[in-house]
Amino acid sequence: MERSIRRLHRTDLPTDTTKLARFLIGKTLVHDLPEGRLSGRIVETEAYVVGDAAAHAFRGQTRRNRSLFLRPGHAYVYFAYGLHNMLNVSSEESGVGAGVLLRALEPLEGIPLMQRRRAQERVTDLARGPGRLAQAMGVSLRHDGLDLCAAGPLWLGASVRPTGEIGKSVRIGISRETERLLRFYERRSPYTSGSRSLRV
DNA sequence: AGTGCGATTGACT
DNA sequence: GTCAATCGCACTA
Repeated sequence: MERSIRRLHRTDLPTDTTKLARFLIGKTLVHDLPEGRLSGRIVETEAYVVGDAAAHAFRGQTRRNRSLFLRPGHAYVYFAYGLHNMLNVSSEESGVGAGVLLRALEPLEGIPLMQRRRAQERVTDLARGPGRLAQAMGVSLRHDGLDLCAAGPLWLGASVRPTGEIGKSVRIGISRETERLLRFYERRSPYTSGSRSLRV
């Protein structure tokens, strides 16, 4: 039995990258598959803003990062370390490269399917971290460039319950622009990644 | 056409 | 705490 989750319209999205990263905390990511629905609450994000040396779009548009230059609400999927996919949401007007990395989800629907995909029982470990999130949700390079605000299998939904207090911190795993407070997370959520000091 | 490496993870000391 | 895995793609030539 699927929950009824309202799809987010593109006009619901804030036009600023950092605001979008904060806005997406508590919202829902949904992937409708023939086997059933996978969904989860977004509990951790990072903003990769215009002029940010840590951002993939920093050096301009290339074949790989072109999805970051689409209108807000498109998927940019990046494949790293030969193993992991990472899902971003494009965040600025067409032609401007910026995005929000989805780093962790609280699983809602399709948990048995996620457990099988991840070969992992613990619900708190299913989507804690960007690589795990993509694996649990069945997101891969095939989804690069998809419009998450259009009628499609992979989409963004509204909150299904009130969002807790939101914290911010430095971003994880980058070597440049390390001081910027562009990581957002739901405080006290057991589903976020990062060391304890980044979860306060 | 060849080279180097990454917005990570899981296994292991 | 360390470290290897493994692919697409940007970069250099």
